Amino acid sequence: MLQVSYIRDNREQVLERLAVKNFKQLELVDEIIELDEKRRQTQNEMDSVSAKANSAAKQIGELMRTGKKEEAETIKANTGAWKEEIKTLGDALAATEEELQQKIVLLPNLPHSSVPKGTTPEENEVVLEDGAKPSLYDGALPHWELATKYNLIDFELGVKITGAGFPVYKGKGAKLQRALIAYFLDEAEKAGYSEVMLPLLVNEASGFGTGQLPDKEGQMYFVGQDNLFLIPTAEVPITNLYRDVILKADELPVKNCGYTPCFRREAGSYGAHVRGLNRLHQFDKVEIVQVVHPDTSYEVLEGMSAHVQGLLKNLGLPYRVLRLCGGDMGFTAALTYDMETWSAAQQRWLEVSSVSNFETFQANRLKLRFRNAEGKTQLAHTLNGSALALPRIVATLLENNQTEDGIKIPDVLVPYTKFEWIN
RNA sequence: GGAGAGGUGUCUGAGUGGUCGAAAGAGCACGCCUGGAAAGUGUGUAUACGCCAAAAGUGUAUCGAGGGUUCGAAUCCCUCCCUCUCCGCCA
Repeated sequence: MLQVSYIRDNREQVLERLAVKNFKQLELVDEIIELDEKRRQTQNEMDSVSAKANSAAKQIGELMRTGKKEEAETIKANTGAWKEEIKTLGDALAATEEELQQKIVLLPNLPHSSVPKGTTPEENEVVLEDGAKPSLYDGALPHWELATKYNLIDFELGVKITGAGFPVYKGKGAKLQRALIAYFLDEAEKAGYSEVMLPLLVNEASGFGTGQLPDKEGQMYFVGQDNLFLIPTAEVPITNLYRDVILKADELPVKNCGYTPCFRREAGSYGAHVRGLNRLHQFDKVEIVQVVHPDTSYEVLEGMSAHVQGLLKNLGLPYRVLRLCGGDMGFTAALTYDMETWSAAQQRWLEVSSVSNFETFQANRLKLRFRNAEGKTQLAHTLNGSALALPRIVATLLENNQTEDGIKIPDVLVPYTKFEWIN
């Protein structure tokens, strides 16, 4: 959520930045400024009437105590009108604030100055590409066929007990999941992130805090009986750990990592692009989150990107890094890097991580502040990234590492899997 | 799920209608004291929004949340949420 005071003081810039994000309802900006004007005026009026009423009440108390009952009664006579006025102004203020809130939550975050213009994924900027794309032997298979061939994943069983998009991992397939999770967590810990294990259901306030609500509730599974949402990513519970918190300056940066399953409803496309592990309703992911001083957030973003790239390198996967264009970026992000791995059997790039700086956009919703050098409270910057999401890593590993003798497990994972080959 | 108790500032905790944004203590910050520290001592120590160019200042709101009674609510009433104790159920 953008800050009203910022919009008020930087109208032109806000309009220009929103356009980069391909945001259409630009008229909202002026409506918000106008509503804010109205809000301040109303509050001003209400405050001054309340001040009158408060001092009258104080006077009455004084008079009652000194036994001047009649004088007290005289003053009392005036208070009725004020009371009514306060009520009217209060209702108006609440209505204006409500209206303002409803509009301001519709504005996406402003993109960073380095974000390229553009509306489609094709316009994302390739920042770098690393690792050689493997050439596979004749008869190499896509991962969903490898999964069946080696009895690693049973998609049909998942359909039977739940539905499409809920795979059942078996045998070495299940162990590979566990190994990746443990490896990713260990690497995060080495990089200074402290691990948390979290609730998988969150309340409405948490959904609002990180920007899933309002508006995007369709992407989350909802437990109506208890008014709870299944988390679409660990970002939600981890970041909300710091909702309504004022951190001391020396508590920054906050670095947390966590493994959770993630649940996404994602009504979406069909065909080969969603086959196998390419798109799921439930998947596993290790997430890294930081809360930092605003001066350092872009430096930190590069560090998080480097961390993710390090994982991909260690796993021996060819990857590339994209700087997302305005139109392809999420609602809450100011700058996002996507990491994609090259899936050799599918002959296409698969997104395996997304690392973003949200600047104060989430912090403003969360009321996540820190005490700055002047001792005043200031909104912190939040960042997060997948490090990493499992399914497409598994897909790429299976496909890229297949040989006629089986699938080779990357060296760094062997201590975790305790096996070197799937065959 | 049933019965009871309770939710006050960073913490402990006082406060049952006005003098309460809130006693006291602890903690923390700064100063004095000290060779240095401890002890002692002094001062300060919530957040948000508004007014003000800004600092200073000042107005308003906030004692779990929302509503009500009243000239006036931390204090009384209603609803909800949460915590604790006992019982029940349960991995």
